[in-house]
Amino acid sequence: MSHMGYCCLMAVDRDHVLRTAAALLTRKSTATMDEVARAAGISRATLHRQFAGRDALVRALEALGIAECEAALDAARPDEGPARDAVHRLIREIEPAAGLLAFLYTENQLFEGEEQNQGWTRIDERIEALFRRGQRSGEFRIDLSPAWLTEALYGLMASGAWAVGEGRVAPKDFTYMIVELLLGGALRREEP
Amino acid sequence: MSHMGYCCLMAVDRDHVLRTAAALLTRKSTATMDEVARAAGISRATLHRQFAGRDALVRALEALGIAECEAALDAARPDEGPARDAVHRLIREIEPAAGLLAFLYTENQLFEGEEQNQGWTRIDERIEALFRRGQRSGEFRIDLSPAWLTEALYGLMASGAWAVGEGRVAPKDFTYMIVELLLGGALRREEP
DNA sequence: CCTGCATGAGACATTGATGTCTCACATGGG
DNA sequence: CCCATGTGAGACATCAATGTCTCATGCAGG
Repeated sequence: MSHMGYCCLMAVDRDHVLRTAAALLTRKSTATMDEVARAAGISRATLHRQFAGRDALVRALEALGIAECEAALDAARPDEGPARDAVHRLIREIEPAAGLLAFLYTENQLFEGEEQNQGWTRIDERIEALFRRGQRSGEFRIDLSPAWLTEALYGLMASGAWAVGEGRVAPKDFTYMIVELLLGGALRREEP
Repeated sequence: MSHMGYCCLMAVDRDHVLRTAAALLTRKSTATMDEVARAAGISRATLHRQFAGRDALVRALEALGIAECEAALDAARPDEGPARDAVHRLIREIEPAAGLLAFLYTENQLFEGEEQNQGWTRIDERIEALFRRGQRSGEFRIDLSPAWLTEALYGLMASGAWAVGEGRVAPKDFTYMIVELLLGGALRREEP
């Protein structure tokens, strides 16, 4: 029967299109639907059959970004072990989605007062809880609010993704640089 | 003669329009020329007489951002005293322009391969030189490249401006949070 | 071989932003 | 008072992106 074939093929194509679109829109956030389609190797008509308009595409990208963030949070086990190790795991797990996240981070301003951001709210809460745990355990300083630390994590991820894309930093250093700066800061310390 | 009056009035209006446009575009980067005009309290026609199109407006905003960054760098005296104090002064001086910088930071991707970015190159070099000086003096760690520290500074500034705009952090904490995170990191230390 | 179906290509109308124009107003200087 | 100039309002054409449509093609399954 053709029903199963239809579903499976659409699913893999849909995911491929989303990945390609994310990669393109990360570099050029004003890319045309035609450019997105050509980058994915499909026609504009097919792109429109899968995503009814640019809005739907960005929404799907947002859903993908939320799903990847949740998956990264699950894989990072933010409640286990020292908080600093959990932050390290989180950034490592979230690295593959950094480009997509950077795009969504700058694009989210357009979705003011929408409903989907409750997904982001939940992610914010989980990350903030991680920082709060680190503060309670005495690992993290308490004069920087969890909300700001979360925001800074997003900003550093976006900067890192952008810097890697521009060739200013090596991709292999991505996680290290973000973790070290976010946790350790730029100042040189006596005791490591 | 009307020539002087023409110049002076245009100059102050132009600056006011730029400030308003910067504030608006920071919140809504896709704002229409009409919205920009109304936000500035002028008509679309007058806006068009001052800036021949959206492109010219963004270019002018970029020039303004570059000028403010240069001025902040000059005022911060990046070559004097401990590097960490110079970084603190730099962030404090650059704070009023943070919103504009955040907008340009996300918009700059559109100006790939243009000529104006040589202004940014010069600013990058000055900031990188500051971090390099801190590394040579032993104040800053050497495993984080000056390029990355500069990029991180931009990212934290953008995050801070965005967070303040969203009300997630208090405006008065802006400089402190950025300086402390960038230099000190999130980890709690024994010796301050 | 034949049929159904997804696709690609392209035409077409629509929409929104933009650039350009004209005209009336009002404000300030001669 | 009169005139010049900047301005606001609006009409209009333009242009690019978009959404929708049709049709031919290629391909897989029966």
